[in-house]
Amino acid sequence: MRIGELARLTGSSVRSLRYYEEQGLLDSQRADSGAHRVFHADAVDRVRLLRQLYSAGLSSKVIASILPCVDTPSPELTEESIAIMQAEYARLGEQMAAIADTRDQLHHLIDHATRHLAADVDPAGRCADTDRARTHSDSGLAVTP
Amino acid sequence: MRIGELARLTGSSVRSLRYYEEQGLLDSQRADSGAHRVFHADAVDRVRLLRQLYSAGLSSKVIASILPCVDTPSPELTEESIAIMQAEYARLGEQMAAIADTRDQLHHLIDHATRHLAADVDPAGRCADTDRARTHSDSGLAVTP
DNA sequence: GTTGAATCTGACATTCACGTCAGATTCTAC
DNA sequence: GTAGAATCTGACGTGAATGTCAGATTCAAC
Repeated sequence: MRIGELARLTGSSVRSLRYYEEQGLLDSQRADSGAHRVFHADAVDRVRLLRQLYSAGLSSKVIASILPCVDTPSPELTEESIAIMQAEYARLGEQMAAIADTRDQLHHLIDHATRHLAADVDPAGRCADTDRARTHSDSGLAVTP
Repeated sequence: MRIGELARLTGSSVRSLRYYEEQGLLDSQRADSGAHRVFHADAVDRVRLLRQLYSAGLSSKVIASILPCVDTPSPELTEESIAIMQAEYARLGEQMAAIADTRDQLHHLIDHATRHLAADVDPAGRCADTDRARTHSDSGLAVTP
């Protein structure tokens, strides 16, 4: 399969795929003429994996350090690569907690806002300031109901 | 309080604080001479909030669209800003799921690697290839035990 | 064989959240 | 007042993951 099809199947851009290859995260053969990249069908899963890792916030370098543990029969399981994985594991845990927290607070805000909007909206589309005043010092996302 | 102290209290750089202000996310007065920024004590919480939102992956623009809902008595609760918050809420949910997934898979990898390392390590610090061969087509992070 | 689509390499552009540096001003301590 | 620390503005630098464009080549269809 060629790069265009791989891009379509994975929803990524051709440029990104070349970038992944350049970073050593994705490999390809060359067509007989040597002109075009040819990818194995497995590349689809590989690219999806890469995008998942990217979306979790891992960098190319970190991904490159993890991949050998994934797909070589005799992975370079150095203490260092394990340490990297453990650090990433911990980081992801913290990141999840932060996101969960933010998400909860966002939920409160949305709740508050929609109730506000439903109850009382002026023609300008803004919320009338009919309930308790919230001072500027009342910052932070928490909205006490 | 001046910018240096705010930086110390929040663990951020002076440069970052100026950047937040530039993006309209943090406000300050000016000292009588007009030369230095002066921040209210509330700014500490504000900056912590900003850093939490950043760490959850929100961009300055998105944060800017959310903040009015947080700290003005008559927030511009347009349908649009609510839609932004809902979109971010949904995005955070997906992101958490992706991260959780990645984290689990990382956990499997670490498990596998440490067991491997404990059982059989050669002097070069690599894992000997003593168990079942894993072909290249066996990509993906899942490690079946 | 010719046209048009796809692909190639290589390079420069972009966005974001900062880092860093220069040169000027202001504050704090003695 | 004077030295040294803190702050200011303004500008350019950075790193990561792409976007984009130019000019050349190659592939697929007619």
